[in-house]
Amino acid sequence: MGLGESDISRLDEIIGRRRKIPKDGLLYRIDDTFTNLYAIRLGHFKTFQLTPNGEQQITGFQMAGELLGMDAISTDRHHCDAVALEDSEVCEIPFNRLEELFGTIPTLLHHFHRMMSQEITREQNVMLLLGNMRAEQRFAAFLVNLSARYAARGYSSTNFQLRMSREEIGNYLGLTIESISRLLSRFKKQNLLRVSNREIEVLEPVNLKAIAAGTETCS
Amino acid sequence: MGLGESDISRLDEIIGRRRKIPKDGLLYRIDDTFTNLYAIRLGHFKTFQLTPNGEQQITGFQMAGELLGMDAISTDRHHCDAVALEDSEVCEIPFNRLEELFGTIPTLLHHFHRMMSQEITREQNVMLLLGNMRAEQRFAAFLVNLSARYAARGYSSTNFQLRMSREEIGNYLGLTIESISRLLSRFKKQNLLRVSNREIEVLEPVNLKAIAAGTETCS
DNA sequence: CGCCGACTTGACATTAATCAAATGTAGTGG
DNA sequence: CCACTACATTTGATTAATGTCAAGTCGGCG
Repeated sequence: MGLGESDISRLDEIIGRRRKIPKDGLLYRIDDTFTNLYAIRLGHFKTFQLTPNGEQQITGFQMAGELLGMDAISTDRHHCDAVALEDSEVCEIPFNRLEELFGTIPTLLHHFHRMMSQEITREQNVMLLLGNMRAEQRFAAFLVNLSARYAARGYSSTNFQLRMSREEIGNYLGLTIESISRLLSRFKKQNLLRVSNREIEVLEPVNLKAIAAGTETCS
Repeated sequence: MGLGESDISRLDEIIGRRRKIPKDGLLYRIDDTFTNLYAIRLGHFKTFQLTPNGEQQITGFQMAGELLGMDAISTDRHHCDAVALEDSEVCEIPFNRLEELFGTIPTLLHHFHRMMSQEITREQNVMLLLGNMRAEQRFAAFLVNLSARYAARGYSSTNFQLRMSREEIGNYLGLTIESISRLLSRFKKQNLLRVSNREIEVLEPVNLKAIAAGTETCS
């Protein structure tokens, strides 16, 4: 990210202990006081809010390399729960020490702003998905998004494992578990995907993207 | 916001010209290069993204006192269009000069982080609304949110004018204009609201909040 | 082997969208 | 001031998409 050696080592200094979070373990919960951001080293997480009547709404799935906790800066309290989808590992980044560094490493600050801004645009894309797309398009967009993120991390864009349950996917996409299941079956029948439990193979990435874009339908 | 006099005057120095935007005027459009944040001095705006097939999805309504453009920091290009809902006025804030100030005014930096973080949580709440709520609840939540924001700015929480059309409300809430119209009629019939064109009077704020919370229904 | 939880599939119900018309409102020019 | 137009909103009838309910089936694990 364009930092010099000495900057890196100063950043390293403030990065706190690594912390292992077992599958289903809580990284933080809503209303916890905010002291750390978390960089995911390994594994996957989900973040969710609680609806007024106690159900959960998943607001994102995060993977290794992504940053957790930025929503908490505004009030010094976390605004959602973060739970590990599998055995995972994070680095704690004490936010007040990070802010001190910002004064002396402008590049670091700039990069941090980009990450927050990126989170804003990510969420805007989800709003678009939830507000505008039909079930089939939502689910295709979800798969395309996962695929692109794995590709960006050097993994296969066509073969990957879903770390979340059908229910969690449905929750995230504003659909029921039954709808997700039917969509998977439909995509499978049309030979867009090969599916085995949580193992996904994308057979027709182009068509899948077309469905996500709304250009095409998978009757 | 806890800044000293001299800090304020330094901030004032970098704040660029005021800019008037007429109703329906464009403040910025998607893919414009990013140079300024905009503080709304007067009026209201909407921001929206374009769906892959060219329709718009409104991602937010902003009012005087709020900040526009933070989504553009990540890529130096705007990720949405911003359009004035009425004759409005903004202050341009050159972002690179703002970043220079951050180095010398930590309080300002901290405040800026809070604003970005607040935008993240705002969007998470919209995701909850779109992903979890039924039409009636969405619309009640929308009204309660507007009401609270006007109250926070010293205006009446029960009497205000909608600056956006029914269609824009529907677009934002993932509903059709017909649904919004029917919901307004229903709320009117139940004496929750008095409505005259875009003029709203909230007659039963408590019940409206209960509907937004999902505790109650308005059959 | 048998249980349990996750997932799939089918039948039916409900919500909100779509289509179609009627009504209202603001603005314009006579 | 009024007629007229364009556009926004309301209302009604019908349809389509997705949710709900109810059985199943599959796969992993003790």
